Amino acid sequence: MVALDGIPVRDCTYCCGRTKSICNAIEEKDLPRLLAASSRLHLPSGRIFIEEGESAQAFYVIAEGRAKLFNLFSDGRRQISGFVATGDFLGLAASERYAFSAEALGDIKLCRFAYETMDHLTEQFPHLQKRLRAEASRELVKMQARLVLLGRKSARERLASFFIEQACCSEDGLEEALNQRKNLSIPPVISLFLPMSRSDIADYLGLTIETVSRTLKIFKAEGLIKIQDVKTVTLLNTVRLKFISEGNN
Amino acid sequence: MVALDGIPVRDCTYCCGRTKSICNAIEEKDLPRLLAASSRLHLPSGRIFIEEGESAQAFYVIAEGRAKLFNLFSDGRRQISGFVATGDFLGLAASERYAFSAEALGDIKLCRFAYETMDHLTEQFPHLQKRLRAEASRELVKMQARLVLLGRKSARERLASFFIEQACCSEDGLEEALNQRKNLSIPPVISLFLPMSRSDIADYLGLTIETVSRTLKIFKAEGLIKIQDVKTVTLLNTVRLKFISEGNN
DNA sequence: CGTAGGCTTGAGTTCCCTCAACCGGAGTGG
DNA sequence: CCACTCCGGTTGAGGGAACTCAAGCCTACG
Repeated sequence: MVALDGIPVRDCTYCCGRTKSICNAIEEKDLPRLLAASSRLHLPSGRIFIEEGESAQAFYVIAEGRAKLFNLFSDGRRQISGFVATGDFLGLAASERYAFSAEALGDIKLCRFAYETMDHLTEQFPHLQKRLRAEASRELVKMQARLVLLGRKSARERLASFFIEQACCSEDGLEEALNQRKNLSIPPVISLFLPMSRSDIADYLGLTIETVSRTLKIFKAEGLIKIQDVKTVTLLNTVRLKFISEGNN
Repeated sequence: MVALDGIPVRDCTYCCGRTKSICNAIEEKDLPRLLAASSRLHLPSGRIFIEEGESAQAFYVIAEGRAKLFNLFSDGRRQISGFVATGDFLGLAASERYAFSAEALGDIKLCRFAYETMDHLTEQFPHLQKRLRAEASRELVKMQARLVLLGRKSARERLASFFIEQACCSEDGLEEALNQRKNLSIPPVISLFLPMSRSDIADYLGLTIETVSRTLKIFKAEGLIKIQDVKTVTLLNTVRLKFISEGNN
């Protein structure tokens, strides 16, 4: 696919961008063995590194950067099933074949674990298997929320949900604060960098680019957001957006 | 929740309705130990046995019968995230709390595994942990398809997808046959028993009952299905339905 | 300065939703 | 045994949210 790029194997950040990644499932002293079992990739923006239907051979951890996961129809319709960022795990949604395609959003660094070497590792480190299961469960919980969004939410609610989701990804603790209505601890405004295009957002939310554009305009007019530039949005009223996202408009 | 109903522990069918269930992850001789760690429930139709947001304490295996999984909005909107049948696994989509509610569709029998006893079991039977992960992966693949359905398919395509999905559940090998276009091996007509109401189908597909009803009428007029009675539908042209479900129409 | 690509805006359309009436089988009670 | 009600499902009329198509705008880039 792509040659290794020679990053030293000891560099843990290469598969452990965050706590949610898998390295915390094993002891510090065993890390080198885990890393030795993986290969590191450096991909340019736009590169498709997993193709739907392709025989599934490996997991990936995003070491740095972002990617989008999607499914394509023969007539061009597209559904983006998720955006992933540093530390996220990829390739659990596969039995024989990958259930989605994945494309780099900007340059990214990946850590690749072939299934078979992973199988050896999970035998040596039982915690790892458990960790993978936990990761899959997390993923399933997120999917559940996405079903509700696509099946039952209006365009307005979808966009609000999207902003809240993105904000929660970039601000640790925000999700909890919003859920508990502890408004005091919520930063009044949150600035988001959105590397994806309008078309990506639309395909993620099951809408068209025009509807996304128009809804953003409305949010702007209502003072809910400020559009710094086309890829940078500032949320001016997170609590209200959260409220809208839940259908309480 | 409900008293055990005294079924002998040796009765494997109680947690192993099918190959996809978890018993095949351990040796025959160890089964009694697995079963001893579980409790058996017998619930009446309509009983809600998992509630969204409730602290997650256990897995369930459907030993017999069917159930629906769903999420509720405060304003009454509902999204059904899945129907499960004998042998299916429940409760993986949970981190701290369940991400969905579950309700019996007709009388059902359940096998309940508390997380903590399950943790002991997975230590004794490493295969079990792997099996759980595989189950979660299967689930994720299905979810992926549901995202596409809810995000990008028309009402017509959704109903066709629904029929194909239900047919594949009740006819072993059908899915493969349809994917490979080996039409010879596909039974010409398939009769389906659908225990769920129109309202359930609508909430599963992100539609309204009226749209479901109207679309069925159209399918009938086109000779694609025959409606035996309100809960029994015969698919008259599975290949065509599969075609429609994929957007080629 | 010109072009291309992504984004926005406008006008018109459509698919599905909403609301309302109707239908028919199951259960109840006189 | 029939009348009544209830409830899930069907059918029809009308409306609206989001889509489609088309034009215009802005920024990036050669």
